[in-house]
Amino acid sequence: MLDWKWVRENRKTVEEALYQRRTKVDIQSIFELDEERRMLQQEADGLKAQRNEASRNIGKMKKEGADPGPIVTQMQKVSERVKNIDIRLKELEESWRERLLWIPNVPHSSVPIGEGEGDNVDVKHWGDIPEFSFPPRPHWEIGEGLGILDFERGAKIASSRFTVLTGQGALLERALVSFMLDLHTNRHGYLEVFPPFMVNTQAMTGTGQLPKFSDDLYHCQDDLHLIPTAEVPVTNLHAGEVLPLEALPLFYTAYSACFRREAGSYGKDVRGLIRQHQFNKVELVKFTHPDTSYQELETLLEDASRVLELLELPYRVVTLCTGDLGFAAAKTYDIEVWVPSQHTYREISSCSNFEDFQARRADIRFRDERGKPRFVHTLNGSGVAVGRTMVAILENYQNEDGTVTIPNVLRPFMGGMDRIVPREGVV
RNA sequence: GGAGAGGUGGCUGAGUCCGGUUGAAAGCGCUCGACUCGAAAUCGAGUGUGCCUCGCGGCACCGUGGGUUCGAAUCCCACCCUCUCCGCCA
Repeated sequence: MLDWKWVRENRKTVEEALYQRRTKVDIQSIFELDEERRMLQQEADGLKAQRNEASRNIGKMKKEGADPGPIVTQMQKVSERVKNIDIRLKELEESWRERLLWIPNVPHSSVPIGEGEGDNVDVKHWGDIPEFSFPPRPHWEIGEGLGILDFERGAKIASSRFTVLTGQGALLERALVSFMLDLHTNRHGYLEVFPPFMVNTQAMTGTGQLPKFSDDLYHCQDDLHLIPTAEVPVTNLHAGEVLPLEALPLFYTAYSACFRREAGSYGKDVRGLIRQHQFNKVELVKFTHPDTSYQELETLLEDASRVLELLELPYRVVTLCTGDLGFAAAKTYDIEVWVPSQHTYREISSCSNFEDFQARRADIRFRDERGKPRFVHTLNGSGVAVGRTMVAILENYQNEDGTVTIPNVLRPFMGGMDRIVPREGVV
């Protein structure tokens, strides 16, 4: 959510930002609602002031034994009026606020202007793209050959885009989660959190998934929704709080399963693990002072990148352009890992600075140097997507005989084994 | 699921029966000042948030939402949450 007072004074900037994002929002109607809202509030406040004064007098008169009858009758009318205005005011305020929730964040000045994915800007390449002496196979073939990925049964017991991991596949998944969490807690200074995998509507609104992206979520009963990322529960950890200045910056890391309906991506990535309704992810979340959030974005990116460097997986980093930027983000770096079978890089992490956009929605503040509450800046990034890391490992570490070498750093998490070989007696 | 207790400012905690100048006592904490070589103690002043307004100032907020009333932290209704006990359960 944007600071409405700021929007009022910087309407041009906001409209320009919306244009660059290729987003349409009816700003005019929000301004009209705001105009009426303020007018009515002034009227109501005036009447209430009058009523408060009269009520004080009535109290006094009663104490002195005078008859307040006439004033009471008069105030009955005023109260009636106030009641009606308040009802209208509440409606106005609600629809005004509701519409405000549909305005995306304003991109940071360093964000490149562009239409979409094609205009994202490369900022870094790391690692050498592996060369194979044989045609590299896609991960689903490798995984099925090894008996560690079972797509058919995933579809049978749930639906398409669900996969069962078995044996060393399940172990590798678990090893990746442990490896990532250990790295971020022990070496990068994040506090580990194990959050609920369902949250309420308020939390979903706080980070920006609702109201706009309702179709992308799985909704459960009792006002609960399955989280699409641990960003949601972890960022909302401090919703409605005022943090002491010394507490900042706060770094959290969390493993969670993530659930996404993938509505509107029907033809995309239908095979394999790339696009699943349920996947695992280790998330990084930061709460920072507004003055340092862009420095923190850089280190967040480094912390996420380190996962791939230690796994020795080639990657590149791109800055998302205005047309590709997510709704709540002011600036985003995507980390993309090399996928040999597709001969391209695929997103494995997204690191964003939301500035105070989420903090306003979720009401997360800190007490500044002068003791005044101000909104924090929130950031988050995948550190990293586990399912896609599995894809990258299976493909980049594949051998001609169909086995997969286990990256060095993962071996301690896998009982010292160095290779995934076909399981005996696969059923 | 059943029974009971409770939700007040940064914290502790009064006020709620018998509605009135109580945004809210008192204490603690915090800030500034005085005293002091300095500190402690002591004394003095200050110390919630949001909205509207150029400003003066006004309005709102005592778990949430309604209601009664000229007026509600205080009365009525519904809901939420926390704690204790019982039942059930991984």
